[in-house]
This record gives sequence, C-alpha cells and structure tokens, in this order.
Amino acid sequence: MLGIQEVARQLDVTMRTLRFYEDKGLIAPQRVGTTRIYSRREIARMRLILRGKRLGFSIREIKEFLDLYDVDPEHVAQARQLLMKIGERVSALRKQKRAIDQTLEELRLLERQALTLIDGAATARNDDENKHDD
Amino acid sequence: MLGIQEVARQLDVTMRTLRFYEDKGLIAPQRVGTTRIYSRREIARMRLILRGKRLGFSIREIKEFLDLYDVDPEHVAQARQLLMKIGERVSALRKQKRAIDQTLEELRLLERQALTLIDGAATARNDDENKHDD
DNA sequence: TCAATTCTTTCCCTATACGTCAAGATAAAT
DNA sequence: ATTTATCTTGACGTATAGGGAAAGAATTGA
Repeated sequence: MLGIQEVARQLDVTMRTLRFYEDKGLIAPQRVGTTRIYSRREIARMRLILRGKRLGFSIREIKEFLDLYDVDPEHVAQARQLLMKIGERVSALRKQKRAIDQTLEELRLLERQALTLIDGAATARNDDENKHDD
Repeated sequence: MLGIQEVARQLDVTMRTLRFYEDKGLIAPQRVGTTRIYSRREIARMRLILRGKRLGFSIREIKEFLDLYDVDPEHVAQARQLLMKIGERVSALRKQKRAIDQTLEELRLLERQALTLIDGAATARNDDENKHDD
C-alpha cells in the first residue's frame, strides 16, 4: 500500500499522470480520507496501462481492454478484442514503415543530387586551378 | 493562375487548409487586392506538402523540408547544408524504423499470448463437451 | 502548537491540424 | 444599382495526454 508519490517514482510517471488516469477511469485507488492509496493490484494495472502506451494504444483503447478484463475473468473475449486491435496496430505500423522507406528513398535521391552538385563545383574549381598551372 | 476554390478542388483539400498552410508559412500565393492567386509554383509546393502529409510528417517537418528545397542548390555551401539536414533526417527516420520494429516484435509476442489463451479456452470447452458425450 | 510538507481539487495551458461559424469586404451577374 | 456569390480575417471548437499553478485541507515533525 503506497502513496501517490512513491508509486509515481516506482513507475516513473508524474503524480499528475496517475490522477489523470484515475480521472479517465483506468484506475481507482482506495482513499484514506482524501489521500490516494495504491494497492499492488492498482500498480499491476498501471503497468498494463504503461505497456499499452508503449505499444501505441490510446488511453481510450487501453480503457476498453481493462474494462473487458474486469467483466471477463476468463479473459477470452478480452483476448479476442486484443487480437483485433493488435491486427490494426500492426498494419498501421507496417504502413508507417513503408512510408518511411519511401521517404528515405526520396532523401537518397536528393542527397545524390546535392553530392553531384558539390562535386561538379569542385571539379570546376580544380579545372580553374589547373588552368592557372599551365 | 487559379483562385483558391479551383486549387482546393484540384488538390482535393479545403480552402481552409490552403489558408492554414499559408498562415504557417508553407506557401505564399500572390494577391490581387486581397484575393489569393495561386501560380503553378504554389501548386507544385502544395503537392509536395500533401505528399509529406501522406507520409505522416507534421506540418512543421514539412516546412523544414520545403525550406530545404528552397535552399537554392546553386550554391555549394547551401548544398552542403542540405546534405547535413538530409543526414539528420535519414538517421531520425532510421531510428523511427527501429522503434517501430521493436513495437511490432512486442505486439507479435502479445498476439501469441492471446492466441494461446483463446486456444486453451476452446480446448477446455471441447473437453467439456466430450465429457457430456460420454 | 505552529510551521512546513504533502496532498487535494479546479482550472487554464500546450501542440497538432484543421472545422466551423461570423461578420465584413469585394466581385460578378443581372 | 442591387442582389448574389465569393473571398477575407478572426476567433472559438475538437481530440489527445497530460503540464503547471493556485488555493485550501490534512498530516507530519520539531
């Protein structure tokens, strides 16, 4: 049973973030008076949330997972929805990668153009110098 | 030389978007009085902008790109700077790709877990049915 | 017991990429 | 000349994921 500050430090998030997720209904720490107290369960939930974030899911999507998790102790329905979302995410990421590759290709082109230009200028300068050498 | 509406239709964007990009300094159509007039150059720039958008870049990033194209490659020093910026861009994009690959890897893991769980549940259900079949 | 922390809620702020009015100003058409 | 159409600027709205500061309540330490 930890205070908000301790949890924030352990998870490397700010207290604001913990309150924010609570406000969004992702966690619900107990209270002692008005003060928030985090059980091991809440912290485990937070770790799930943070992983979801790392994987690029929105808070709303993460909430959907968690809600389902609560309603479905068998986890089967949850797993199915998770699979769907994973599929979406994977194809989005692959699309992003293709876009990056195209851009890299374009940049390589532009790079070659710049190099050619610089090289051309250097050659012209050398020609000029050689002319003086005559 | 086209009016804003015609350009918007040709490029399939709204007039608001054209004004927005102008406000952000990405394009600078001429004016006849207060009315915007788009030359072929502006439209070409717009096509570059839209390509950047399709590739998932922010407007700020696209502006940097356009500024790069603007760095008139007549001058060698400017071409060198162009090369530098291209280098930065390339390594940024490669880093992004690596991040995406890591995320994809994690997603694959999660996917396998979900599949295993669903499969396990199905197997359990079938066992249950078979039990009834006895 | 009094002051210093800690914690709380509330509210406004940020950035991104426009959408959506609103109110004027022009321009074209009749 | 007047209506209608087009264009202009300005400003507020939207979603996301919190940041930051104010101001009051509760706890802790000397």
